[in-house]
Amino acid sequence: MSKEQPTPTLQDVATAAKVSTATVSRCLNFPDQVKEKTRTKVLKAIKMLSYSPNFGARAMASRRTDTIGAIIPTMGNAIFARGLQAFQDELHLHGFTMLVASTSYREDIEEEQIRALVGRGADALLLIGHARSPEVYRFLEAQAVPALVTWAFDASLSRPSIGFDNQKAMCRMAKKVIDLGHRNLALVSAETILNDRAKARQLGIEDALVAANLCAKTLHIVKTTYGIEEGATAFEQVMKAAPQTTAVFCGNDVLAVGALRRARELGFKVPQDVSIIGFDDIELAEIAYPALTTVHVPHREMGRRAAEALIKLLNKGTQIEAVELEASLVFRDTLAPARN
Amino acid sequence: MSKEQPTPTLQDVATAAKVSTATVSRCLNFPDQVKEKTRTKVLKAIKMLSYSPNFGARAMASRRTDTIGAIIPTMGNAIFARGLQAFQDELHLHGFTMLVASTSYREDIEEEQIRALVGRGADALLLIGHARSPEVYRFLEAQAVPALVTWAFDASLSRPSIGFDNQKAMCRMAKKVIDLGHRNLALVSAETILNDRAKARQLGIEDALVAANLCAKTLHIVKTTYGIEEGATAFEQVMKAAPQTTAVFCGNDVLAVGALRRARELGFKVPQDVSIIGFDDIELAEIAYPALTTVHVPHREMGRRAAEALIKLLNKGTQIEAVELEASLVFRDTLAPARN
DNA sequence: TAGCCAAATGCAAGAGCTTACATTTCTATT
DNA sequence: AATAGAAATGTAAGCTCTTGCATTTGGCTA
Repeated sequence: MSKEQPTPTLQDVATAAKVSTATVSRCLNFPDQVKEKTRTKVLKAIKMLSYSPNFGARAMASRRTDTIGAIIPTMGNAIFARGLQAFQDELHLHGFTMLVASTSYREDIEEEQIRALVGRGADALLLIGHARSPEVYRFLEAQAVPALVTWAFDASLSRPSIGFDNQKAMCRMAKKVIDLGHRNLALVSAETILNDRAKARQLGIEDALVAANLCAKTLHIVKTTYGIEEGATAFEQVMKAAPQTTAVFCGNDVLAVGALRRARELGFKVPQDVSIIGFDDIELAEIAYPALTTVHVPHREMGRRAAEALIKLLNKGTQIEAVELEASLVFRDTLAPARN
Repeated sequence: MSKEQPTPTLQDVATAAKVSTATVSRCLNFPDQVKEKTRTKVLKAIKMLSYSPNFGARAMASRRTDTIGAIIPTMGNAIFARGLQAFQDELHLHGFTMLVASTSYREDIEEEQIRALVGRGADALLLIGHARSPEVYRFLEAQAVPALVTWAFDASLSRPSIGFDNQKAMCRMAKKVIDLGHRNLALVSAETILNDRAKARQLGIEDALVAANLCAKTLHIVKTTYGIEEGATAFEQVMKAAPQTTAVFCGNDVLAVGALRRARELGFKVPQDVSIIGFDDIELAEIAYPALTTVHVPHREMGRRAAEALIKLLNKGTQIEAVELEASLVFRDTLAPARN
């Protein structure tokens, strides 16, 4: 570090503008409370000293940080990256800043990150999915930090969420698949213990089976982690363990693309021999060959709405209203009637 | 001291543990400076009160926030999302938190965001690319906020950067393409005025042309914005304006995938009729059909290294050392010898 | 047991801003 | 011209934590 020139403070500005610190502060925070002439004078002093307020001091004195924390599994996954981008755009529009942390889908890390962001002074938190220990919710309540759940919607919970019903959406898709004559279904899914969205998607398929008077247990499930290669391997496992399978659901598009590739490599014709269904509708789905049939999730919309709700809550105390968004089915080229 | 205090303070903990606030503070920040017995006592009090330090106060008193800001064009682009994820993982490992802002590739927004993050108390900043007004660099210097440039590398600048040489990488690729007999080259690029990476990539191709005794001006350039559809449209423009083109470079994989699709739609055989070359090597490149020949960029590595360097600087004052990473060429199926 | 030194702890002065309340300055009315 | 009441500005008390320096403690040595 070179010469330590002290950064100018509010006091310096006040002195330079020949007013009190209170006036400078008001000039910054409530401009219309100070007379035009004074304001001009103060602004000039600020510019001259290239003053910029000290965040810590402001946070301490005003007891808020205008910062909202977002805790997501990973930005490596396009669906979160996009939702987050929309979230941050909206926050920025209203003068808020986003603090980001990621959990790699690990519950212990999530808990740590929640504490960290609260400790950092986040005024509110954006969380993905409902599933977490009650203790965490208690902590947030104790710290009076509001948290909003997205990427999921569950009307049965008192906690408000902004998202869509994963179970219902997947159920709709599964019904279509069953209507096309498929009876031997499989699912390549992420681990469902810590991921309520994945769990809900599984339940959705099972619901559809039951609704069609089939046994939910006939759904052949393979669990794996996120990644194209992982999806490919899982597909291979499915076809080895349950060769009669004619439709493979995948928990997300990335897994589906992997499955698709391996199917081709193993000589399966998609969709003639086997149908493959994704979830999320990211770019990959459209680009894949054949183009992927999938469930379209309104990621950006979720991010934007979540930001809106949180800002309203923070600025005006408006309670968050749960919003159920619609996930739509996108039929492309990887789904066809079952071969007999 | 009053009993109706909503959130416990350091003082409360001190009282409960019958020590001074200084001891509690040290217990939190320099645990080995306090005796085992005392520490246990304090920790117990902290737990009992479920105390958590006030960020603002700490920031003000210690004059640092352990927060690093990252300003990227957009998280919607996988390459930044990934680099950022790696960056944040590394930060987290060392107790730092990441503040994110995005610019949508707009210079004015970037400047605003830089000021915002500095105002928020970011101890340091991660920036993408070198190109920005000297005023911004002056501001950062005045505020004594170190900034590290990534996604680019330029040994000729005094400012250290951690990244790769876009120009050199693209030049290497272009040489290969020229070696394969291509003489009529085109480039679909992002706007180069505010994007020094895009500019460098263009220069790289021109370098290769010159090195092969061809005229740099023969490179047919079409500028467009980010997006698959945009790439498709640009490709069409290229082939309309310069039908003799046999190799189309794209500034990134997303544009390339769009070009690829439109090529197919227009009846061009890739790579027999026309070769298409991407840049970045994101998942899309591998999944595209035919699989995309592209330049692999070590995004994660950049993010990780950048975090490392910044942390060292902040924690130990170690000056940042410029690091040039290697971008490698990935030959897949969209590049073939030129047809005659 | 006295004396010394390092380790452990305490004291209290800030760090820079907001804001309730007090004071001054205007504006408008009579 | 006097004055109530509003508008603008000033005063100063926090907000919670860190840290330089002062003081106490405790283990050793002589």
